[in-house]
Amino acid sequence: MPGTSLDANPRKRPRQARSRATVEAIVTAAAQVLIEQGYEGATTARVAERAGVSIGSLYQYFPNKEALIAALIERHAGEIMAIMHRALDDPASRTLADGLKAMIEAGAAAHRLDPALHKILHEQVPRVGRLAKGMDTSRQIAETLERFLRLHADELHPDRDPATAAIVIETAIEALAHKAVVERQDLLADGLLEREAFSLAASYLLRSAIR
Amino acid sequence: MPGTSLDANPRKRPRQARSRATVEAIVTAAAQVLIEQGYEGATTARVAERAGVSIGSLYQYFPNKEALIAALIERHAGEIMAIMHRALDDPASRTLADGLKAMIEAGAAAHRLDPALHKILHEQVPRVGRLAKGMDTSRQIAETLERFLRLHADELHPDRDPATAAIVIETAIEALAHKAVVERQDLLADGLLEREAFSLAASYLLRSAIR
DNA sequence: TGAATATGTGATGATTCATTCACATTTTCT
DNA sequence: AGAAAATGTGAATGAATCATCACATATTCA
Repeated sequence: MPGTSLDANPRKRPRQARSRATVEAIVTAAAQVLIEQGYEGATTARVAERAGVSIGSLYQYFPNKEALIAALIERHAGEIMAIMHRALDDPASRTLADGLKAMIEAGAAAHRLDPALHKILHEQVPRVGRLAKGMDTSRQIAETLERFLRLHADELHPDRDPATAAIVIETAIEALAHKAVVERQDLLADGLLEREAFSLAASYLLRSAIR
Repeated sequence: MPGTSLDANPRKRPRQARSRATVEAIVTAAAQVLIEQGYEGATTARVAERAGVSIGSLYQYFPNKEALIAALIERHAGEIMAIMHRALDDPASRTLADGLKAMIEAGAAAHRLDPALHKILHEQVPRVGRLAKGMDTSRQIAETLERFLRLHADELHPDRDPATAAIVIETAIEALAHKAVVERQDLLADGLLEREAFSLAASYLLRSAIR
C-alpha cells in the first residue's frame, strides 16, 4: 500500500493561549515552507525554525509530519467549504442560474484565497491516509450541489439526472477554476473564467437554453 | 524554489540489446513499485530489485531518481498523446460533433490504459523540473483541439472563441475522465461518462443545439 | 507563595536513502 | 583468440531526516 500511514491524530491539545498561538504559528509556517520548498523540502525542522519554535514544540502537538500537513489541509479545506456553503445556501440563489453563478464565483474566490498553497496542496502533497480525507471537499460540494439541483428540478434539463449532473458540474467547475488560477491566469481577466464556466454549466443543465 | 532539480537527463545510452532490455525492465519496475509503494516508497533500491538488476545498473542509465520517474512519465504521456492525435486527425471526424465524440472516447481510453499508474502520476509525483514538462500533455491537447475547432468554425457557437473554448473543453473532459477512472467508476458503466461529457461539450460548443 | 501543570528546548539516536566506485562478467570487433 | 568496449555488481559512503527525551522555563491555581 502506498505510504504506510501512521497515526496522524493530534497529540496534545493546546490549553493556554500561549500554546494555541504556538500551534497557529506552526501551521502557518508549514504553509509558507510548503509553498517555498515543496513537500519534500518542508522538513519538520524547517517548519519549526520558520515558526520560531523548537522542534520539540512541534512534536508536542503533531506526532509526525503527516499530521502537521493534515492540519494545514483541514484548515484550508474548511475555508473553502465555508465559502461554498454560503453561496448555495444564500436565499438570493432563487433560480438555478443564480445558484450556478454564485457557486462559480465562490469557486473562483476559493481558489484565489491562497493560490500558491492551493496549488501545492493539490500537486505535491501525497494523498495518503488522513491527507486524503481533508481533500474530500469535492465530494461534499457535489452533494450540496445535488440537493440544490433537486430543489430546482423544474428548471433542470429533462435529460439530466441530478446526482450525475452534480458530479459532472462540480468536477468541471473545479477543474476550470484550478486551471485558471494555476496555469492560465489570463483567464482571470475581467471575469472571463466565470463567464465561460457559466456558459458551460448553464447550457448543460438548463431546460430552457440560456447560453 | 520547490525541490532543487538536478540534472535529470539520461546518463548513458544502452547500445546492445541486453542493456536495452535492462533499461526497459527498470522503467517497467519503476511503474510497478510506484503503484504499490507510492512516490516516497519507490526507492531506487526497490526499483532495481524489482527489475532484477543491481543498483549500479540503474545508475548506469539514470543519473538519479527524478530522471527515472521522468522517463516513465514520458513513456506514459507519449502513449496518451498518440491516442489523442489519432482521434482528432481521423478523417472520420467530419463534423464538430464527430470530432468531439472521438476525442472524448480517446480521453476515456487513455485513462483506461493504466489507471493505477495514471492515478499515481497525477496525485503523487511532485511536478518539479523535468517531471513537470512531461506532464504537459494537456497543453498540447488543447492546441490540437483549437486547430480542430478553427477547421469547423462554421459549426461553432458564435459566442465561443476557439482558443478559450479549447482550453475549457480540454480541461473539463480531462477532469471528467480522470474523476471517473479514479474515484467514480460507476460513471464508467455503459458509456455514461462519454455521454455526459459529450452533452456538456456539445451544448457549450455547437451553434445549433444538439443537446 | 509554592506546588502542580503546561509549555518549550535542542542535542542526540536511529534509520533510511541516494549515489559512488572498484571490480566482475559479457559482448563486440579485429 | 583475445583485446577493447559495454554492461553488470553490491558493499560502502555520506548526507538527510524524523522523532525522542531529559531537562528548563512559564503559567495556573490552591
